[in-house]
Order: sequence, then C-alpha cells, then structure tokens
Amino acid sequence: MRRGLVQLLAGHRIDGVDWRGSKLRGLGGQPLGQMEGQRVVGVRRHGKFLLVDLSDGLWLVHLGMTGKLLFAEPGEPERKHTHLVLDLDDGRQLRFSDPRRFGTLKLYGKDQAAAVPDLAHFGPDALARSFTPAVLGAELATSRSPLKSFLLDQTRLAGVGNIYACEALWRARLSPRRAANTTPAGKVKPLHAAIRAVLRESIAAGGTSFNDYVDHIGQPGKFLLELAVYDREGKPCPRCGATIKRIQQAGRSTFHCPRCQR
DNA sequence: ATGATCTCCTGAGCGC
DNA sequence: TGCGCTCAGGAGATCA
Repeated sequence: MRRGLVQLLAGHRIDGVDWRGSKLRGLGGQPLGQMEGQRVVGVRRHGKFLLVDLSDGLWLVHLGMTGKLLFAEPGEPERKHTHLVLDLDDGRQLRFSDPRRFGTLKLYGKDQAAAVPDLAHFGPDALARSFTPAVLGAELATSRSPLKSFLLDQTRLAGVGNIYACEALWRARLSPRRAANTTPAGKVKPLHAAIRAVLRESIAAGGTSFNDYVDHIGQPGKFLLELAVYDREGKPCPRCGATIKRIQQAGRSTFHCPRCQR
C-alpha cells in the first residue's frame, strides 16, 4: 500500500476533504478537514501504520482488517462504507472505505509529526535495519508468551499479523505453542530470517487477500497462493506431509504442522 | 507486570 | 429464500 500510495500521491495537493463523520475505532488529532490545501510530501510505514507526510503535518492511517484506500475518478460509483473522500489537485480522488470500521485515521500537526503518539510504545518495524537477530533474541528472552502471541505483540516488533506469524513459525520449524523464552539459541536467527522473508515475499506478491483486501488500484494480492499453513487446516504440510492443525491462541486461529514444528 | 480475554463492527459462508 | 451461527489481515481496554 505504501509503495502504491507514494507513487500516485506524492507531490499532489489535497484540494477537498469530504469526511462523513463515521465512528471509526481510531479517531483523533486535528479535524481531518485541515488536510485541505496541504501537499503530500511522502508516505512512510511503521508496522501496519501508514504515515502520510503532509506539508504541514502528518496523516496517520491504519487499515484495520477491512480498510481500503482507493484512487478513483469523481464519477465512479462509491463503495459501501466510504468514510472519507479526498479531492486531489489533478481531479482524482482518494477514498477510504472500511466496513468493520476498525481502521484509524488521525491528523497531526508538524509538532507531533516527529513523534507520533500512537507509535510511542511500538517495537521496531520487522523490516527495519534496527530489527536485528540480537534484538529479537533479547525480546524473546523476556517473554513467557507462546511464540505465536509473541509475534503478534506489536510492542515487541511491529508489522507481523496473524497470517505472517503462522507462516514465519512454520518456516522456522518452531511450534506456535512454545514459550518465547525457551526458543533455542540456534533458532533465533532462522526465526528472524523467516519473519523478514515472509514479509518481503508477501509484499512482492502484493499482499495476501485472504478475504477482500485490495490495494490502491483495486488489485487483490497473490500471496494466498504461497501460504504453507494459514487457512489450510486438514491439508498436507508442504514440507513433511503431516496434516495441518488449527488451534486457538489468545482468541485467534493458529495454523501449524504438529510434526515438523517443534 | 504479564498474558489471556473482551470489545468495537459488517459481511461471508455454512448447515438447516 | 432466510435464519442463526461462526468466523474474519487488529489492537486498545479490561480482567485474572
């Protein structure tokens, strides 16, 4: 999403803001109407948050589970649950829709742009240079959580969701039930590599589109085809052939191979 | 302090 | 066709 947005949004001015006043999960900061007249300078990402840098502030976006940001022409029919429409200086629109309304939209002024409050307690981005095997190892040592829950904890590292947590643990041959602080020393590097490989490959494939995710131009992702365990309960493990199991952890589904993940 | 559970929503898919 | 149920890319609040 970031890559698509920076390509099609950077340098453009926001000429109009149509905020429908929906109750979203995460709202706050300045009124979104104050984006009007500002120019988009760039788009960054930390974990699952998009940070749209504006000429006079920062627009923070989280898509939650069902949020979508889509470019459209003014006449195009609108998706249901459209909450925000931005008019751009070249006539296009950028529309935010989100059926479940778990998304976050916040506008911050220049003063807060350097230190976004929402990210203050977040760990390093999983793909950042600063997230090294040593950092992962140190975090693992301080947690008794099951590895699966550990990977979902954005305060430890940011950017890994339910699908990629399952996939990374499968690649590293680690059981999702293993307590984080019992991870063998020799497994820290493989887990670190697995997390980053899964994320990189999925980004290259345009995301996963498990349900209805589409990117900024309405394209679904293709990483679904590369999933080894997620949503594959009862199917054979691509590595050892054992039957993939589904369990519940912290209220979320975990998929794993009970034979080759230890 | 830490980890598990609840909660905010709509929609899709299933069995009946 | 429709009803009731379960489940879904997240994460802050609350409970134990």
